[in-house]
Amino acid sequence: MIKNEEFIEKLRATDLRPTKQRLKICQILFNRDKTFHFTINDLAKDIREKLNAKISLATVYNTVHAFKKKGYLKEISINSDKSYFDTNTSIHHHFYDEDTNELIDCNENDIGAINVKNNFTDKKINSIEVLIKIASDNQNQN
Amino acid sequence: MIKNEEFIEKLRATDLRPTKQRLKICQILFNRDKTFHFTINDLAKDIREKLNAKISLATVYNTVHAFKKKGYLKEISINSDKSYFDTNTSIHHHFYDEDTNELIDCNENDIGAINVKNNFTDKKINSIEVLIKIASDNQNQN
DNA sequence: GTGTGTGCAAAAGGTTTGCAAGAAA
DNA sequence: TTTCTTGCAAACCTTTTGCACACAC
Repeated sequence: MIKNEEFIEKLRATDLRPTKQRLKICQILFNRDKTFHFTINDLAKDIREKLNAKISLATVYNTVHAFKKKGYLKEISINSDKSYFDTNTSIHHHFYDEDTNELIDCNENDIGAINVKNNFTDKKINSIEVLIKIASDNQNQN
Repeated sequence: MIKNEEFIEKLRATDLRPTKQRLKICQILFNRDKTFHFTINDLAKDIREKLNAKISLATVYNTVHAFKKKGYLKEISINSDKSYFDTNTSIHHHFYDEDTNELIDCNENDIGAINVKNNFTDKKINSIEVLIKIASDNQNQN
């Protein structure tokens, strides 16, 4: 159980005011053993159901984007349906199970190093994302 | 200049009726030297402006999805804003310029081979997509 | 007090759907 | 004539915006 005081410090350290709503979001996102993946809707639902708290969807959007900007979260591109976020901000890649819509972290045993040559003289590489789509063997892959 | 007859054959070969609308879409998508990337809106606009033809947005959506299912197109996941499609259906990866929203093909000199171990006994790998986000050196990478 | 953050509802943007009319086989 | 395709509008879903109110400092 992480105390609110720790989250308050964390937020203050990055110039985010520790409001009630942001602390609730921290409790859901960071007060757990393993990192995980979520959508905005998942998160809003968790806050309402697990914490029995009211929160506006707009606030969830605002906060998630603020957290992403501060480096607490990473956004993952899977398809254009909706945005997925990841509380694991280290460099890693993903499997996406098209049967179950489940997103699974790759570890270093699953995928070798990615070597990219940056041939753009005036640009830097911001991120390298690898998404490996998997599905049942006996299903057509439309 | 590719003749409509060729497209008619192509469509018939995959059980798609060669309708006027589908042939127009083929002209825009495949009657060119280089492969390219587009959004549904780009495509609808091109049909209207370059071919002076009317076409319903729903038809463009239908057709693009049908073409994707038949393997004429690949869909690329960049963000949740909108879907991008690629007329290059071979295995290749992409740079995405966050300054200009431009999508650029990687070639084999830009990125080494990707080695993935499939540890899922009952799943097969449908695709491996690598997206490398780049931006100006002097810009913050929110 | 000042500046931020929140909540609500409305709007926006991309995509899908239902159904009647039209075209291909 | 049967089946597939189109077009339109409405519906849908996620995300953004505007603005008044509330909260943090």
